[in-house]
Amino acid sequence: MAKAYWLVKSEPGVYSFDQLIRDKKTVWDHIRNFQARNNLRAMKKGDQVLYYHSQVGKAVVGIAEVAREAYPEKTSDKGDWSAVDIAAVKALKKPVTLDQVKATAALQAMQLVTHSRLSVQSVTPAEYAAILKLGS
DNA sequence: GCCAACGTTGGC
DNA sequence: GCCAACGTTGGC
Repeated sequence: MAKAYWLVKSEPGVYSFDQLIRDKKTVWDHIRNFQARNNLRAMKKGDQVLYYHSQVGKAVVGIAEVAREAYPEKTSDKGDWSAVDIAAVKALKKPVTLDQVKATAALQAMQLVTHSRLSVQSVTPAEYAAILKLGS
């Protein structure tokens, strides 16, 4: 099956891509939004994940991949939530800013633009390729 | 720091 | 099952 593409958001003050590089991989948990959770559960091992810095930077800064598919989040005291593990792949040579995304015709339909608050988004192969091109 | 957008919750 | 109120997120 072909790889799927995703985008996750994090505030760099909380957990930056640099930190992920240092850690090699991390647990992606504390997702408290149904749509985001459903996306998490759709992830397959090896899927590529764009890493976006929200609030500070507002740019796609690196690439990660799914290291472990969704499993129940043990740390949640209530509710039915999931976590995945993601591993750092590499940083983009140049961060792709939100402004650039908005200025690129091929990326107008990205959920980053249309659903800016969603913290785990799906990305089409064409969008993924366009981001990589802008970031290289 | 403010405010708009949006998802979730809870009362009816 | 609808809808108003509330909380959270994220861009500016």
